[in-house]
Amino acid sequence: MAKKSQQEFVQHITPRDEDFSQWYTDVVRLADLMDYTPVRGCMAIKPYGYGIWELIQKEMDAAFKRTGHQNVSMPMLIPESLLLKEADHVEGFAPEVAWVTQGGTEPLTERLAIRPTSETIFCTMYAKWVQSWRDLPLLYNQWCSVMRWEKTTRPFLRTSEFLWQEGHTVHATAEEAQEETMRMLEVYRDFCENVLAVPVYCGQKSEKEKFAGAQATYSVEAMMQDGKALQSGTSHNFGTNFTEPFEVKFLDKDGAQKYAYETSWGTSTRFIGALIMTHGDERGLKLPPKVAPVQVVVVPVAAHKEGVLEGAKAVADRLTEAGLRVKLDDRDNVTPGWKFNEWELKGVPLRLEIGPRDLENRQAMCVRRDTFEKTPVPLDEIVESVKATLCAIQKNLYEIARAFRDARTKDVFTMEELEEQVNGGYARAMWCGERACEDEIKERFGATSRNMPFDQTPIAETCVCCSKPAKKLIYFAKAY
RNA sequence: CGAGGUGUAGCGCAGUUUGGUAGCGCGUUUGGUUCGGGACCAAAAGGUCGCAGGUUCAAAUCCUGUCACCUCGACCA
Repeated sequence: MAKKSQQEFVQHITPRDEDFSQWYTDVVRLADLMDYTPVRGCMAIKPYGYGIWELIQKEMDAAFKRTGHQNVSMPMLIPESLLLKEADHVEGFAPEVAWVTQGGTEPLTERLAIRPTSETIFCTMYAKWVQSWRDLPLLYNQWCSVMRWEKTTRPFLRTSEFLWQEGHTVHATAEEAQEETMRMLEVYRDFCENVLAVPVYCGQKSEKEKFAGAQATYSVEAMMQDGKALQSGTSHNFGTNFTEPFEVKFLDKDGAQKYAYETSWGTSTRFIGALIMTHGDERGLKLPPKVAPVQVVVVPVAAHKEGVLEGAKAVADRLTEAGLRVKLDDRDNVTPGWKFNEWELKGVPLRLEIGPRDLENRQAMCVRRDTFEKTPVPLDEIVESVKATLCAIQKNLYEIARAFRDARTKDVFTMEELEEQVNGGYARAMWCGERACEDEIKERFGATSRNMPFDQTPIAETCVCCSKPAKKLIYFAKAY
């Protein structure tokens, strides 16, 4: 009745199936993750969005520490001469570098790049820090922001400035560098699947798609709900591509001067975009419990009635003491129904409703964000029950995403099949290894090669594009 | 950067064709009644119409430029 007319004016999310891009933008804004700023292409990340990033940082940083890495901080500004030292690197990044040309009122004699990535400055420092084989390896990472002058931007997916982490390591041997490259790719895979609940395809990038200046690039590729690929993390083996021009040399055990072998690997706030587009639904965000700033929201019902607010608070306190991230929504200016919708929009995995009837029965109504399943839970068992349910949600989100991705990945053997498949998913195909075929597929279907899986069991004998003998099994998809 | 679209109160919009000094709903504030899926009544506050020029007695409205956002391409994480 009156309620209905009320609803018409409530801000609504564009249906996901109708316009996926608009849906994404709506969710990002309505869930209060970020806001636009007066600075072109640069967003303000609001507390709820930054809260997700902090959890991502915490989990990933722990994984870096476990694998022997340490954090450092490098300058944000890089002298132009350093950027010019590695030819492919300059060529790749030059179009999107922002420059500082003046200090105070004085023009600079050499302009300074605002870092688009920090290989050059790391190598410059490594040249000073590495003398002997005993100094190696150096396993450093930094959490910072970088700037790339993007022409078109989208919140979290492509912004001019973005927060990320970049690991840079140097090693005594090519083998160690390769091991490191693969180790960090595995860290990313594990993180995506077990923390973000985002299934990924791991593999090696083609020559065309590899990082500017790298010898080999590996990536983890996720699939969004519109079937497009999102490159979510990259791990590069540089060999001595940078250490030679930057003269990162060491005296080895055998008395010979050698160039160190280098790697780098990075992931960014793009992960937040991946979360939204992997798990979100028509009601908004759906966060995996491991990265949810609020894992459980406790909503008192009829909070003015005797004992309700106290009862709800007691439950919230117990859950907090048990180490969970809990929010007691004790606002008195919105109704419970309003709160339900708002916290669903914000993707909180679990909601506990506590009203007079619940307190009478010594229970709470437990509602899952992923299934909307509503179960009464005895207050005596609430901590164990909530913990178990959060685990179940984490698992369920991964399984749903995994099933979706698998259903949208198909082996293709002809260009017709490839065209159809990249319209809403990944095409797994054989490829001759030639750049020309990648170019043709890009040109005709707008799809790019994503990566080449490590399991190279062939599915056909000839290239999907040119029919020459196939050399590689590779994924194609349209990408963000 | 190419093609298209949109900028009017915190949010969603009307008004622009045919210039006349800005309106609706939600939200906000205050008081009261409510409270198990987006409550109701009453009163109030809130806008240099994206920005900069121009035309005009008069511009949200017409002209020029510019900026931001959205969609589709090209490019990248």
